[in-house]
Amino acid sequence: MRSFKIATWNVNSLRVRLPQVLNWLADAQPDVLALQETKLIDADFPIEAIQQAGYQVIFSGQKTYNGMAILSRRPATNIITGFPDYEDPQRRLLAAVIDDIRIVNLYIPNGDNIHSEKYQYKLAWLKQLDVFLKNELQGHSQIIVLGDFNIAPDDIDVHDPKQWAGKVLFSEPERNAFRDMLQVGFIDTFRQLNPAEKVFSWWDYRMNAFKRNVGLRIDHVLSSHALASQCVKCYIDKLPRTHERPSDHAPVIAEYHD
DNA sequence: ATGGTTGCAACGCAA
Repeated sequence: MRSFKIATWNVNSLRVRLPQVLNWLADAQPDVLALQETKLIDADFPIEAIQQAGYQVIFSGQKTYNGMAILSRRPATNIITGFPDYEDPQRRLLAAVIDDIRIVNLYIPNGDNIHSEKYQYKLAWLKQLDVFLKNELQGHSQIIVLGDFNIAPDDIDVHDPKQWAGKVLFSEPERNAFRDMLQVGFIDTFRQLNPAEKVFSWWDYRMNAFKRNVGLRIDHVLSSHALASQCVKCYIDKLPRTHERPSDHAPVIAEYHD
């Protein structure tokens, strides 16, 4: 591997956002782009438009909700579309090997609110993820885990940590689960390279949240230790969030070099 | 304490 540029973007409907994704690919020229919330069944996936842009693509979709894709310059092998030992009707995981790097694309459940069934589902999902990632580390040394984690890890990742204390996306059990991921062998690439930067990857559509920069950093790129030392740059591209009809999330980009 | 915005798809559900 000489240099490698990878990004994650929750597009909140690939049907609506396809033109923006194609424009962004042309500008940013990543080697890999992991998408979440495509909201497309596989039969409706825009394979040709993506191939014409010079990318191969794998995807795992469902009707109306969720849905994952990985776009890449080079072919994807060893594809997994769900946890091996956990039946989940929701399409939230897509993993593959690209250029000898294990890429794990995640759309961790939102959780709604901490008193809800969906929050319990989120915590159960995070437990499965822990098992899965430990197992992945047995088989691969070079791993990138990226996507919409729906977890803000620390105070600095939240516009107003006092207001968000105990709330979903920032509750202790969720943040503990994130810390556990780091514990088992991953680095929060953005935070490693930008230790004091208070920037966000998601802003609610409501209440002019983006204009007021009322947001959270919930989209992440984690690197296994073998790769983390090769990551030279990690940043959030806010520009697409300023466009007409934007996704509520911004892309997060990481660049690796020998 | 509630509401606000978007996408899907058909009006409430999920985020």
